[in-house]
Amino acid sequence: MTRSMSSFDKAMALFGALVAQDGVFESDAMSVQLGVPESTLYRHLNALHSAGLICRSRRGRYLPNPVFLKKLEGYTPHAVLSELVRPFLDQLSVALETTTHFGLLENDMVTYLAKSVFEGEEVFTRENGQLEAYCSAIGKVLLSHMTVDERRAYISSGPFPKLTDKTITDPAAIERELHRTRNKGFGVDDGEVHNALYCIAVPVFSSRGIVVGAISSSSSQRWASPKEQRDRLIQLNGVAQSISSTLGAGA
Amino acid sequence: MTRSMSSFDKAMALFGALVAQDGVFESDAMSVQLGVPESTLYRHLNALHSAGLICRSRRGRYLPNPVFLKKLEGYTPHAVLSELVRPFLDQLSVALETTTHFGLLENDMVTYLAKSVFEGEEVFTRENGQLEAYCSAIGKVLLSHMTVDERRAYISSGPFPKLTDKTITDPAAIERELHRTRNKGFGVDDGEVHNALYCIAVPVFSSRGIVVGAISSSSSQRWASPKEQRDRLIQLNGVAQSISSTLGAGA
DNA sequence: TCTCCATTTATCACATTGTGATAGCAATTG
DNA sequence: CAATTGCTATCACAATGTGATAAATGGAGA
Repeated sequence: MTRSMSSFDKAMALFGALVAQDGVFESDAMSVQLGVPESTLYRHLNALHSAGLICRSRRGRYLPNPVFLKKLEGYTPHAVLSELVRPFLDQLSVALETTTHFGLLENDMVTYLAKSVFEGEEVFTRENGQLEAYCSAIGKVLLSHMTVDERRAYISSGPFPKLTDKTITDPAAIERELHRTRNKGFGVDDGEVHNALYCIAVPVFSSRGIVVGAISSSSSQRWASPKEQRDRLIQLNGVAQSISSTLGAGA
Repeated sequence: MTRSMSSFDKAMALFGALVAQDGVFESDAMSVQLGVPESTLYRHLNALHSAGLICRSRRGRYLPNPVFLKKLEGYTPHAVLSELVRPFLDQLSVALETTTHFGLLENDMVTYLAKSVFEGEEVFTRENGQLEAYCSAIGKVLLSHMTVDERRAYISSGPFPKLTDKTITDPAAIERELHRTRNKGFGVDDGEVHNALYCIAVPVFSSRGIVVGAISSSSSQRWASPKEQRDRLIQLNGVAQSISSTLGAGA
């Protein structure tokens, strides 16, 4: 099923590597990094140039073409992501009979990009609103996928307000909770943000395993049984998978 | 000399058309617009998808991949343009023995993205600073390449302050001056912004004829002879051409 | 539910490109 | 000036893109 790689994909891989390295192109290093012979790399470089994706600045330095960048000015990752994710959330909220969210981490807070309400159920979140990360289900998932350093920085950035009786506020306890979240593969908010709000969340990965965000199922009442929770998780993960695949391979 | 078009170029042309139309893809219309058969378009569409450039939202709607957009977040057209243009300005300021600028239009003002000073010559402009467009050489060039509607809107957006004795402030006179500028192909500021500032400017086009910005030669004294001015224009146009070609074909 | 229409995938023989090893040129650095 | 690295040119061969055609899918409306 693995469709053969078009020349396109390889050249775009080079483009990705270039922008990630601030435009610096070292032929031999890149050659091993991408597994492509140098002569081919230069051909790709020229293809990217003549396609208007990159410009040559100094010798050995290639920058994204400003004319190309201008074309994309109207598109923000936020706006596009929320549009892409919305139909999946709608489908999920019908299937689970709960309100669903998609959110991502921004400045240590969770930003909710999209929300799909289940039949007039009242959930106080707002699209494009933010919530604390350490106590929300989506936040826990996203924090649990940070690098060690990032997480350490977050943990030591407290204090962590006690939003409800159940909120975990002790830094060490939060760290343990994040470890648990990472190991389980999903995050739980058991009334830790609000007395009448119970959520579970799972991560959404890009095809290369980078965490793009997380989706959650929120309800004003606790889930009835472990079995019900398990069922929700399966459906959540299925939709997360679907979102991953609409994001495509080159990410 | 026209190198044969790689599959890359055609697919990127499709990408450009897509983002320009807010993601809407109509196979038959696009087919005639781009001169590519439908079956090939769909193949390109899939190539763009698997390369991580686009995602499918609804049926017939394709959006830039948010993961891809995020990779480009660190690059602004301004920053890239000024880096690309700088070496050309330096070369030009040595050749012409004047200070040189690169600027573009933004909210009806000229923004100076890059400046190359000639041997300590004092010119009061600042990089990333702005100046009025109607009286500066770069501004006149850029205004003269606006569409009819844009220019009309600009002309009626006055008043236009009289910065020096020579500043043209009458809307009708400005319009005539812009016409002249467009016809000559270069703009002149004969002490109209500042008593001791004389500039000429020419446009920088992208390969598809879109005006990306303009470059100018500024001096604190008027040019000596028509011949000298003609010489400067030739060099300015040569450099403008060079910038165009580093911007590449796909723009 | 069924029909209709535009979108989208699948398949084919054929033409065009991409590939990568090698050699050589060009430009920067010391 | 030599030496290093960036970059281009060329080749025979393999792989991919091409476009006409046909068929399948999905969504909107009767």
